Amino acid sequence: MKMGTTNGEIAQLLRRVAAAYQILGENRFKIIAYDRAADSIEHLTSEAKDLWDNQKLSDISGIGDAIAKHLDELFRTGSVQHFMSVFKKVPAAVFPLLSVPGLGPKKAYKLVTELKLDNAAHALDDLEKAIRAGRVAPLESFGEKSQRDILGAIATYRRGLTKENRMELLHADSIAQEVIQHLRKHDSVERVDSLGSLRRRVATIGDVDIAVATKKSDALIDHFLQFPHEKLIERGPKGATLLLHNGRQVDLRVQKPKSYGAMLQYFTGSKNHNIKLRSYALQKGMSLNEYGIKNVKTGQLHEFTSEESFYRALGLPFISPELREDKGEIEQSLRPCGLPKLVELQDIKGDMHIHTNYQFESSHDLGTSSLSEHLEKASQLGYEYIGVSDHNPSITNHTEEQIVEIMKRRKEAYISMFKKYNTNVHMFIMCEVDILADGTLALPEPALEYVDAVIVSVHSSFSQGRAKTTERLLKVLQSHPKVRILGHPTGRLLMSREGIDVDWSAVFALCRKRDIALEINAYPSRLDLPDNLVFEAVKSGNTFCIGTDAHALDHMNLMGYGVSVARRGWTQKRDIVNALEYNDFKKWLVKEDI
DNA sequence: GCCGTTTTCGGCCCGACTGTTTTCAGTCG
Repeated sequence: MKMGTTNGEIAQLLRRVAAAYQILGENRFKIIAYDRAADSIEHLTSEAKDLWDNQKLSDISGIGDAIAKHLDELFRTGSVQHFMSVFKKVPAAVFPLLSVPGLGPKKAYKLVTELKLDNAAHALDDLEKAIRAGRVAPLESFGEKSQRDILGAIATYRRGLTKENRMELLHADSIAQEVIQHLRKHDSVERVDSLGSLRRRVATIGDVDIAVATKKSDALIDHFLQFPHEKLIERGPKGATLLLHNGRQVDLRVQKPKSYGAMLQYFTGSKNHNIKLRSYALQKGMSLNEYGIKNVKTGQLHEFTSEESFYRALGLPFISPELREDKGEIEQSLRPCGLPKLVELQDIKGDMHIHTNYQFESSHDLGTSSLSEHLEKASQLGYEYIGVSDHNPSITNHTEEQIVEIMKRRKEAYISMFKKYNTNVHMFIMCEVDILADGTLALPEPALEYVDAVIVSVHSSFSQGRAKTTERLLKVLQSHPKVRILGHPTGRLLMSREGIDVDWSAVFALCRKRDIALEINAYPSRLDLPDNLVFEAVKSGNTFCIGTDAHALDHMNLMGYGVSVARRGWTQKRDIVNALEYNDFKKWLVKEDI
């Protein structure tokens, strides 16, 4: 059997091994080890295959000699003998059932054997038929309720509404805002926060988790259940879970104000951060749970109103939620130099990626708002400068001379519009130029005279293969001194398009050498450079320009999404070029002497 | 199977919720 080698595929493979081991009654710590390895791979800062290329596989936390050896075999041969032999001991129909919410290895195995489901390809259909025939309820440890629930869970899965079907951070934010507004109407609410991946500002979100500090838990949960919903999934004294009409799940967690800090910490995760934190605490004789910190010897529980005091009690500084991914943040916080002081939204002095509605025959979409509107907005946001970064003129419909002429007129038009508008905000005339398939700029050299600098971006030929794409990027980055920013470097669109396959270390090295900034595109369906690559690039000394890629006025409000990505990549203010004040930024941007 | 600021052996994060159960197993986060 050929096995996939993307991080997602490897994670699924390891989870299947864990599931098989669980059915086979293996040592439970071995099962946990495989699950943890799967988690690690899934949240990796780069492709596991790249690490393998560089013999760095066992650097991954949770991957030891044994699993590293299996993965080595996977990358070399496309399969793993040992895993195959484990899978053979378990009926194949078990695995598709694991995707159904509420079905784990044990239940899936029981269903498959008792119902004699012998075909993996239509195991779900067979199970559904068995349920409709009432054959599940009589099984030991199942019942009428379970039977109904499994049927519902299969439907949920079929509608694509499982946690595997994630949503953009922006979407999750808007759901969270509605729920939070509703919750605040209850008088007993003392604090409300988002939890989980939403609070850590992960690019895509499974379900929305909300925390409330209140002294009236029951009444508050009742109030939460008034929020319009499709189905109540569960309710207990600590919280409740609703399935909304849009198919999204919202978890509420309530806690008394005096131990709210511990709860916030506990449910913000990530899971691997918490596991590492608890191991660290255990060494100091402390056991952590959602209520506080327990002294292992005396059993005495200390409660915390805030996360800051919670971390302090462990002898640690506050660790920002964006950093809690077990990428070495706990270890780093213990070193003398400590954690980086992360960039903040208010550090941003300008937005360099704005498309206005200036009319010309462009290669891609124009913006919908005017220069003056964008300047007004920039002023409101406290910016010192903006860059107008329309796409280059269409190259198929114009001659070179025409393009030069368009760019000349465009510059004159912008300057004239700018002069009419009285503002303290400075303007740079930029252009977002396509990187053509052969690595040349989609703007003839004479036209570059009419811009201060350009952002170069890939908008076509996304799958040329690694070698060719790398060559393409390296070529364009050296093509002209006015190439200053590499726009949305991977070209990914969340949940719809994979980014380009490139040797990033080579690209990062060249950008550093030529002092070219990597864009962190804040547009919520891009968030590109992705946080994991930002993390890598920071280590190799690169700088970044956070831009909203605004095609409408409101998009300028999305800068915070880019800042979150930057923070998740451990960047500081000094790493962000558009955190420079105007004069310094201008010196950085407008360079002719490379 | 993984891992180390007491350890290369002997531990391994912790609890809630649910359904089917009279004390717990499975699943989830």
